[in-house]
Amino acid sequence: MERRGGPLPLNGNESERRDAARNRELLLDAAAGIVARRGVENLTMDDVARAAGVGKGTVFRRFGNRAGLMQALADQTGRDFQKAFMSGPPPLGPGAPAWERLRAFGAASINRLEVDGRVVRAAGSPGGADHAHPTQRLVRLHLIVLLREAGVQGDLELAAYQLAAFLEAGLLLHLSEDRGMPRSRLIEAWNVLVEGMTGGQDGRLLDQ
Amino acid sequence: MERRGGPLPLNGNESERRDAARNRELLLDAAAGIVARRGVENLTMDDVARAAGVGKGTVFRRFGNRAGLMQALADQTGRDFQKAFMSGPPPLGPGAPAWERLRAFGAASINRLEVDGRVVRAAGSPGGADHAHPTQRLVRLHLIVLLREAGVQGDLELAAYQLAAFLEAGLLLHLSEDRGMPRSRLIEAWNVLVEGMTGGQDGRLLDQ
DNA sequence: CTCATAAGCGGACTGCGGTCCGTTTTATTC
DNA sequence: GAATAAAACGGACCGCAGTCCGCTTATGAG
Repeated sequence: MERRGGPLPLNGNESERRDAARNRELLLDAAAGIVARRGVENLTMDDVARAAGVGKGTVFRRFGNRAGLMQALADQTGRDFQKAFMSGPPPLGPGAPAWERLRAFGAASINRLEVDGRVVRAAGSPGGADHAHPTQRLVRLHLIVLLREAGVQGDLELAAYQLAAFLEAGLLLHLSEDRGMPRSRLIEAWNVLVEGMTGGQDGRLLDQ
Repeated sequence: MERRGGPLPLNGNESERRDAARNRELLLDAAAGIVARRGVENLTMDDVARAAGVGKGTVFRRFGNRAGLMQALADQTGRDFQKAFMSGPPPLGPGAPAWERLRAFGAASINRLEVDGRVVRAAGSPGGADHAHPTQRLVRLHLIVLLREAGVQGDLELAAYQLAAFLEAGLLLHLSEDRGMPRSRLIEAWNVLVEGMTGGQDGRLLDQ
């Protein structure tokens, strides 16, 4: 995992050479196309390179590894979701009471995985989700804020990890596909979990 | 993932040819040695085959894939743990109240991962833990029984999944190693989670 | 416009997981 | 103790992720 000189993070506003930008776009498009056409599990890095008309080294220079490419792919579609819970309309976005936003967040996450859960799962490092990735961090930070706002006391950071653990793509996919559980059941279980954490009936008892 | 004729499960009491048994032992020993000497991440299947003095095909016939070998390795040390919570002395084993056994189970799981967490993590299929594996199923079944005994109502199966999700090797290792959280903190967070699920103060309020 | 330099590029190459199939060993039956 | 069928064996082989390094191209200065 020694990085040498190349990019990868591209956090926001760094400049990028014209050809590099073009190639990233080409690669992302090519990858998205292959995923749509043949599924995540049948995507090879050589395929992506060939479909984009670039060399294999370029793919790895841009995305580091297969998981990195998947992350980039997942983050593209996930950007909308992030916006929705950061600044969109309630109950997912700000404006609704915290307990309700928590419920909405779970439901939205579960529904989202129906669409691109397989990509998100593939974005994990070998041996599970990549808990250190910025996206995951953002999710947990969001949960922490909501928990605090809901009046929850104690180790909010680990509480957020516990909540996020249930929303992990691999687990949700297993429950949904292998075990055949309907989304409604998963959402209900999420709500119960949140209620338990926020202290009884939705935490609203704390307001009395 | 098409199995052809070979073994793999060896669930309990099926007979096994002499040479097969001998080779399995050789392979497991060789693998354990390599793990001890060079770490899980530096174990290759060729190494194991060579160290055991058998062909590579034999390794795969026995264990299916790398994750399967890791599972077998993890299950060896995990057997003791299973016995401990199934039939050992309280509070981990039967004899103590359910809420106390739940606490003990979390603490024991967290402490166990200190020792062979990396092997357990490597035992997961690509893209996270192998939720379908018998060992995982046993853990969840155990949790369901304890939750029911603690008087918890509702979707116990998913509640067990939620609890187990926090004990997943990849997550615990991340918290412990990358984030530097002490085990005591993880255990405390587990206890809080359990208390929330069992309905307030350890669920003991339900007995009133 | 030209040049210098850094960034980017590409494809041959390596190592590992996993498969295939002809050969060998074990267990069973007579 | 053959003969036979089933199971196991082993290592050549394949495909893919990831690396390496000599070549190309964009960019900014003079």
